[in-house]
Amino acid sequence: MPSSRLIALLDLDCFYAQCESVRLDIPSHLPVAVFQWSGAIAVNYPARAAGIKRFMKLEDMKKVASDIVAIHVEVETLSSAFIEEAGDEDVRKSKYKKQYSLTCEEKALAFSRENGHFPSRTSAQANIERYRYVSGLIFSRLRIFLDEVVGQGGYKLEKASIDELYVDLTEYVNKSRESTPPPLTGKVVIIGGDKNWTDDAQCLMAANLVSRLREDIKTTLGYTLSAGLAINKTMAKLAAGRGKPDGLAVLPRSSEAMKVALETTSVLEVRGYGGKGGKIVCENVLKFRGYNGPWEGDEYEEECKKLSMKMCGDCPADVLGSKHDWRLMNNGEEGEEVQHTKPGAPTKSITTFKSFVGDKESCHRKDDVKSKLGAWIEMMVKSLVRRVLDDSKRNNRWCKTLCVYFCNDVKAVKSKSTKFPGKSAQGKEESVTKFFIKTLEESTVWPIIRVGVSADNFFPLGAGLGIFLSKENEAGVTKPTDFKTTKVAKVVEKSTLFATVPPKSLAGICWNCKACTYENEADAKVCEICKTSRSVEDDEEYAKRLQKQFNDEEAEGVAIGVGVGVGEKRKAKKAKTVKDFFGS
DNA sequence: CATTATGACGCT
DNA sequence: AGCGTCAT
Repeated sequence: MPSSRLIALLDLDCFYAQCESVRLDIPSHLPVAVFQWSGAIAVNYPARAAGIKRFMKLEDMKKVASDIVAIHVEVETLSSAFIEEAGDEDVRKSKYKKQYSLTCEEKALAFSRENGHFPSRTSAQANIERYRYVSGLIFSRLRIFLDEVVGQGGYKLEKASIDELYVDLTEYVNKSRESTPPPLTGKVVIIGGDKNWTDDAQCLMAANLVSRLREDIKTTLGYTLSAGLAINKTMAKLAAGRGKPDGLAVLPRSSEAMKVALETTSVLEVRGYGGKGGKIVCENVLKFRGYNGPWEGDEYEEECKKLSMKMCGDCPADVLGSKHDWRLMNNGEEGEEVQHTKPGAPTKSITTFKSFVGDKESCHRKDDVKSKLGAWIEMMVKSLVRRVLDDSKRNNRWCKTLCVYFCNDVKAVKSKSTKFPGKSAQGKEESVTKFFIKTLEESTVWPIIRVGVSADNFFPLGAGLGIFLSKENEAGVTKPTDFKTTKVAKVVEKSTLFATVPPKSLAGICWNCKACTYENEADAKVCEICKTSRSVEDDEEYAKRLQKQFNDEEAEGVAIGVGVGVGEKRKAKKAKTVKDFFGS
């Protein structure tokens, strides 16, 4: 049997709609749509069956499903926004906990109050915190289940979005000695219809685990999810699509099954090929196959859709386009190494946006910025700072960069960034607001119909082994007491931040100074920062720590990030064609 | 057809 | 640093 990886992609079914169904106890047969202003952003399966789609308006839905349940996402209104104390995460946690544990009467009341009643977008901002909360619950539960059943370190979990994650089960199936796994429960789809797929005991074991996991989430928290199981992330994601809703789709590790999958999947369905990149690939492959046009219109679109992964893979690499286009193609086929994450994995950026429709709200000139957007800006800044503070409490980190976005066209977003105020800085909100307003006032693009602000570039706040920072840095981290101020002062001129946890690229090739924690070059005899001589103890302690860090990482996953795109690792490895990669 | 709010990441 | 692409 192949020694390839086994990756599962788990995807919560129509997540926001499910959240609302659970919160308000909506009967499962009813069509449900979650709205953001006039358009739906999530629809459940009964609604989809009636032909209801994303962005559809309520009136149009009623034409095909008169019993449609229409729930609007939570909003913060300009008048009542943010009564809670900034940074008091517990308050908000219990707020959402309450939202999801209403009594029957309260649910009925909330349902009748909310169903079909939409807030006004001219005085409110959409807020999806309610769903982030459930996402956190589910991710935590998944972690508990996997720790129990697979064991800590026996799997790798990667958060891909608020409602999606990858689980690498390769190690689990390789180690485990379970002889006859219990039968699979729930809906199972075998791609390619391979009757003998169960001969692959490891694959069967993984499939069994995933089906138990789905069961667990269903019984403990009441949410259904779809899953795909395959040899890499790309194929797992594709498989999951076939399992929807509430099912598991397995792509067996046989060349026959893979052939079927490649033949029956349009290249445009592959993650990463839905846009311009996919179009370029299609164009080139069509040319290669002797297609002579037309190169636009319905007929052309149809031709593109008909291009399977196999057809693309059968092309010589140079046919697929420029180096850039081929890289996209290659990455899509290859999938990606799984990165470690932890439950509630920290995002790499925290963003808040607000769009304005209609001339009344538009901001046409510099003078409009304060008068028309002032209140919005204040609200968004409050929201952002609050989320950054909550994040800081949870993840013990702070952000370096503040970025303001604005545009007069949803497709071309302008941005301007600056330094984010330090954690202990006074008047954070005021300084962010000031930059926000100044940036908009300097805009060369009018009218401004959409504005946003984000925080990113996070760094750890003295986690684990501690860090030290320059005086100039306003991050407000309490200085560790175990090194001398004078030595830190020396560092200050040189750099702004040193972490005592070395980057992976340095692991094993540097030594850690006990006196000031600086990571020195491997061959340095004296600490570059504090000039302390290197000792035998330094070496030993460092070796131990590296080992510990390695173990912890395996067990817990320490990397911050979700990595759904092109990673460094993958640039090194280039499969020439789809065939080369899959070996079929 | 585009539509919202929110992410990740690539290119220069 | 700023903008473009892709996803949902």
